[in-house]
Amino acid sequence: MESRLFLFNTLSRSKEVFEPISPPFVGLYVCGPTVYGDPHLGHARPAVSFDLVFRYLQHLGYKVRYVRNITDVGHLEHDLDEGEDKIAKKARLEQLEPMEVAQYYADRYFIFMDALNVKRPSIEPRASGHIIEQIEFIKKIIEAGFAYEVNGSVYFDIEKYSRKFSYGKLSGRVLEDLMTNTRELEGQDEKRNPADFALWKRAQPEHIMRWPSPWSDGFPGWHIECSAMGARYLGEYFDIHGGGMDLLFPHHESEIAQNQSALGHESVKYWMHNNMVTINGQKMGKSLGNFITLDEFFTGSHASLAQAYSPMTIRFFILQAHYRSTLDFSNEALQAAEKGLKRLFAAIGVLEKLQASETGTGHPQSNEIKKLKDACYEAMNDDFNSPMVIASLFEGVRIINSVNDKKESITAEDLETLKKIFNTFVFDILGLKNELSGDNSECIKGLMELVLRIRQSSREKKDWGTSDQIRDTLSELQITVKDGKDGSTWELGK
RNA sequence: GGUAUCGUGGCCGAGUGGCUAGGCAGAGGUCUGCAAAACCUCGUACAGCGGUUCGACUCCGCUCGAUACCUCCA
Repeated sequence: MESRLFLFNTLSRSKEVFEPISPPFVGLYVCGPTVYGDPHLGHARPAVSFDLVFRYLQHLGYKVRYVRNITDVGHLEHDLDEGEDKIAKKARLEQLEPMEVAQYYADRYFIFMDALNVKRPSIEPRASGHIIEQIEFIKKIIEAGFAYEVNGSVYFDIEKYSRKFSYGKLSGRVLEDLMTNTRELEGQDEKRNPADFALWKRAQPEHIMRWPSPWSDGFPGWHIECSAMGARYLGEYFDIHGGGMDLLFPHHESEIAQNQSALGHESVKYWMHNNMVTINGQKMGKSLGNFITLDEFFTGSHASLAQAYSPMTIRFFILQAHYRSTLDFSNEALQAAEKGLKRLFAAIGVLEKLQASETGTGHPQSNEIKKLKDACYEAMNDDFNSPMVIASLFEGVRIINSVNDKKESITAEDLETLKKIFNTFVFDILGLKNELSGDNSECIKGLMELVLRIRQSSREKKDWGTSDQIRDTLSELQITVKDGKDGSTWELGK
């Protein structure tokens, strides 16, 4: 590909040409889940969005090391709740070891991400496994003079940092506003400034997740894990850091400050943020309690779901919107995605059997097919515009069906191009797969051939009763029969 | 209050200073024993008000509205 990849850098709020720091290698870090609950649709969005990035970069020939962390410590429930973190709280409620909770939900996360055909990242480090790295990182920040210790806890000194650097450059925040607008919370008296954030928190006696450190037995602050693990696995300077838009502030802003302080420079070249999934126009999130888990989507077991939606429907639904737009959930929208996806795969089934005709008879779509390929690449190169890719693919669907209906013809060369486009973009890049083709054994194929031959002979005798009975019975078995000009075909699914 | 994003036809959702997004739903037609599928045609959508321009849905300003972040959240 001679055309260049552009991506939207949150830092500059503009599309920039993607130029890796040391090609062909690319370092990609994405904030993963905090494993204290079942994954919901909101978790699927960044996973799928950055899976698309991962897949496309690989397609372009880059050697990508993709790191996505698992947060299993350190998220404070509130600053004022005496340092009980999310994992620990859940553990006490369920009478489980904190690590048992983390393990359970991490496993659940992997299961659902696998179902969504999200590729496993190269490395999935856990915060709890990198306490030493985090302590070392904090030490460097203290040595640089941008953190202070109070009663065994360590805080980042924003006021001091701001004298030399800009805290707020990523999120467009102004320090004075932060100072005045930060809510007054109890239990913050240790901080010199309300905007300061914790790097290390001393654990209260009842707190069960704790590790020794030079300052106290305690646990790391929320933002430090990404700084430490990013540097550990991708180096002090790497290409892309991604995550949800809700992490922009304070999480990523603080991460920049930590790295600048400890390393003397920033670590990330391109910041990418996916937008939120909304439900009734509102963000779907843990705190609002309006989330629908992926398990509920796959089984249809949620009051606001009209039916179950398959993993690929969810994936397709996500990919039909650009990653930087909000995506509004509704049954109508999901059903539309389901039908569209089915149409796409039906066409792919047809494409495999499509015959090329002799050249020379005028193939009006020949030029169109080349344009289609270019359009797909242009869309991906323009900040991973998957909806545009999908729109182009549906142009291809139209061509495939028209050729199948003998309304258009296609040369062998164009047919190859078309197959290549679909294989590359549908399967490799968009990461979709046909959920209905799993049961396509030789045995079934043979049986279906037999059944359809019997039905054909009854049709020839105009024995519509028998012919319709066969079709209806097959339909009950989730097999659809389509009568075409050159005989009948069948496919799984209604 | 501050910061940012956005407001597109029945629904979802792209995009652009003048030329078709696409999907789903709907209407009509072709095909067909019926059905399904497929194909063709169609609806003159860009929050409102000004401004720039030969021309704006697209640029600028204002108004209204929505959302996100400012506290844990993907």
